[in-house]
Amino acid sequence: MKTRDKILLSSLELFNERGERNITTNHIAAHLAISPGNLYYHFRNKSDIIYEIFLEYEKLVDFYLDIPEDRPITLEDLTFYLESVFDGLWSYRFFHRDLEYLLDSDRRLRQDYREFTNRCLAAISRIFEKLADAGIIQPQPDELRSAMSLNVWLVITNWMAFLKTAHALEESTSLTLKELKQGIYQVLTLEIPYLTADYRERVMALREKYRPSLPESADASDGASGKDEKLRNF
Amino acid sequence: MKTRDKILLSSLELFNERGERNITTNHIAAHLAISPGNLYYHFRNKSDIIYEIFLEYEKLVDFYLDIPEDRPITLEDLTFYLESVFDGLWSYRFFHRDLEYLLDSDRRLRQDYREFTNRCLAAISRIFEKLADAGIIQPQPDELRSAMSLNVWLVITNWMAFLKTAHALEESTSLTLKELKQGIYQVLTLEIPYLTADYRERVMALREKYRPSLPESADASDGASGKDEKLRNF
DNA sequence: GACTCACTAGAGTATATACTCTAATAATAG
DNA sequence: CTATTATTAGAGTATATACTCTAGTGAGTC
Repeated sequence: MKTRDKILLSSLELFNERGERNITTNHIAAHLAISPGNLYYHFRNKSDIIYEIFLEYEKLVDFYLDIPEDRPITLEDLTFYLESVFDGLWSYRFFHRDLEYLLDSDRRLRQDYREFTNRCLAAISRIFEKLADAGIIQPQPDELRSAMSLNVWLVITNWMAFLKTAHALEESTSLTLKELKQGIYQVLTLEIPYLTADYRERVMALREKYRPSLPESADASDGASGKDEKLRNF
Repeated sequence: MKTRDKILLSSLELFNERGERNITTNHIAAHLAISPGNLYYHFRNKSDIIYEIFLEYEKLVDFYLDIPEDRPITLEDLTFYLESVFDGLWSYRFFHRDLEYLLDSDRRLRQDYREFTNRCLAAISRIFEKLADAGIIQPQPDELRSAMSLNVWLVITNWMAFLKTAHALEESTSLTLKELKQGIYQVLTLEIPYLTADYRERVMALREKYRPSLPESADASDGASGKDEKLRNF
């Protein structure tokens, strides 16, 4: 593997594990057992490394969120989108952690990320539209769909920070992909009221698969029986 | 004013404006025209300053989110809670920006913040309960209410980051409290499907007050007529 | 007037950080 | 084989950062 690619790979790994703020270019070089000079031969600066990693991330998510326009959407599609988005979030998890700082220090990144967000929002909105076309959720007026899509985005992008800052995670305990994917439970919670009668059961069952195992909120006290109870009000 | 308090005030101000990561203890001292030594006489280190600021923040939010248990809740109460929470978020906005790093570097803060989050989640959940008692929203099973409360929290705490990273905000343009409060629109969006017939109109009118003025998502194209249209599907 | 004590100045320091420079070595093209 | 180019090592550097240390000052107290 090319040194350049090794640098990108190691950087991503170290950033994810210890946070971009805690990883210097010297750390990266040391981790690869190459010299700082070598690293700076391949990249002008640290920002450049981060920018390239972002491009990979962007490419991945854009690939996942390519909505087929020639056929209706299925529940399997929805599952795929959700799983994929959280996979992506996991693989590049350092990125959202220091997002604001990163965007402040790199103009290109700032601009690109803005467009990226808009594409994601548009994709989410399109998914809602197609879910309605497929009779999985009720159709929503444009304005509501936009606001809903934005809420989905906010929940998705903040779920990891919530886990890391508020959840059981004592020192030493580190986040797992499985825990991260419980975010899908939260996203599906947003959709519950809009489900059609035809699909309600199936989506609720899907959601159940991602239910967090640990109690996660101060007043979630039962946790055992809920499975039949939770449909009560629909 | 005591030097100690001036340090806290200036720190908060500088952190909010330029980000904790970009502000050193020397910056703070220089801004106050005092010596670094003086600053370190009053605080052991930078973490201590941040911790004290957090304690103020915590106190403020705890004060705002004190739910009265001796009377039913009103729509005015709800408005107050929402406005207050966003006011608090605004006044201590640096905090959520570098949250993960801050918690990683200070054990006390980590622990305290976890409890703080849980109190907030419990308060949100309690508000939902009382909204149902008051006939403003339909009652929800515990499990759904918890998940909903968590989504509300995720939307609230991520809204600012969204504005800063994805919104119009070019360089130079800086965030305003007014824009921040448009997050209330997003929070109320979450509650729409649960509103009772009695209150739907009133809550929708309230929500309308916080509607963002700018188009905020890729597919929100109309923006002019929506006011009558948006109730179509309810 | 001696003493205490909260408070302050300002120089200084150890370390980290991002990055540069020079020189050397491998790889490749003609 | 030679010339060029790509790659690497490793020492070095300017600056920043968080923090320490010493030497006070000034207001009150007995």
